Amino acid sequence: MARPREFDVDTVLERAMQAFWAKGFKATSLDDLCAATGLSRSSLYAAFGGKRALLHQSLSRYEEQGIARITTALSRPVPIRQAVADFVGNLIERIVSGSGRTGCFIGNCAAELARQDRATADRVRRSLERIEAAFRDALVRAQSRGEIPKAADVDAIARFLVAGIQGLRLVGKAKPERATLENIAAVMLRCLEQ
Amino acid sequence: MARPREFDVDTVLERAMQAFWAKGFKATSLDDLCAATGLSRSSLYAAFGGKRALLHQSLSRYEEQGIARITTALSRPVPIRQAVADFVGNLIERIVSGSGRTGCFIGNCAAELARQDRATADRVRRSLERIEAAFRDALVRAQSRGEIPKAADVDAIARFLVAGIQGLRLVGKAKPERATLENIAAVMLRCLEQ
DNA sequence: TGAATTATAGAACGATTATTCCAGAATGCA
DNA sequence: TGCATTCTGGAATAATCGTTCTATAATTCA
Repeated sequence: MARPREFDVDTVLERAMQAFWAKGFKATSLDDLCAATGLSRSSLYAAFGGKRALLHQSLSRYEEQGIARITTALSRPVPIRQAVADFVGNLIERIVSGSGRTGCFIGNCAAELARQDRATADRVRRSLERIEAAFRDALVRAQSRGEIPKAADVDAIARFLVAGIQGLRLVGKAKPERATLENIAAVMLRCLEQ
Repeated sequence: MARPREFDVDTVLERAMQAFWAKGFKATSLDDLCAATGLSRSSLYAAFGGKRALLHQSLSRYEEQGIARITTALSRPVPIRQAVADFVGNLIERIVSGSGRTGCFIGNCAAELARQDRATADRVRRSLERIEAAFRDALVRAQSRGEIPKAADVDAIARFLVAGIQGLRLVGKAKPERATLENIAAVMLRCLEQ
């Protein structure tokens, strides 16, 4: 052990994630990352390995936050339909009132990098599968409570919710208007009604 | 009038579009575009104005092709549910058997550029609205034929279909597997069942 | 046929890119 | 206190970026 780090890895990672999320991978330069984190290039490289490695660690961080958010939302003691509706409603609120046009970091990476960067594509895939699993678990619990018919295909519904939310957030990037997004959400949530 | 062009603007635009579609805007260099089109830099600049202008013209081309495809699919003399189901089925077929992981060019541009490039974001927005209108028109016609309840909110359904298809194609980029995509489509199409 | 005009290929340009390197500062341990 | 170790800022690097420029080729019109 010698000279200790002058920064907190966690807050640096959070800021790097915000930068990548806002601008995308290629459009975020190392100067951007240095400015966002307050670190110098050498510190960033020593701590995280490089731009791509930093993206992957940012993605992991985002994934954990997202999973936590979903799990919390779906664990509330309310019917699953209301829990999902509230979750989507919150999402819309953040899209229309927040800084807007950020979309989902995972979805952004899928759109930008899936074709050329297999490692990132696999990470995205695993993230989507974890989100899908979080929805499925909640649906299974709701099914055992009798809120959803025994015959319902919860796997398919979970996958649909993942895709629907990605679609909602993508449309929200180009058209962050409440009316549009609430239309989408209203029809989407009807898939839980039968 | 003097020396005529040695290339066909339309085929060059098609190839440029394919390049942007496959790699994204920032990741497609002018060398890539020259290689894809067979033109030199000066010819590309003289004919199209620059990289961004070329992207916009590529987007317009893609939009026209997409609108034509949707309009054709939804004008077939079959019930709207079947027409939409066939359209989505075709989409899945192209995702899983095609070169894969390309996604929707419009959606890709939304994800990559909506935050930073307002002009492109507005183009994307208008494209999505045109696609939405194509679905809505078909839904209205189906409604007048009695295939959809008079009380149904066809605006909302059209918007949902746009978002749902974007979500399907985004998930297809990271996870181009038939079972997953067919699950999503099956639940998605249920919005037309009531 | 010659002058005017446009298209072409490729070099040149400055700006920006991600990464590496280097000198110096700061700490832990003996 | 001094040595070893690690971190830090910033310069250096080579590659690549989008755009512009230049010289030449190809065409139309008179």
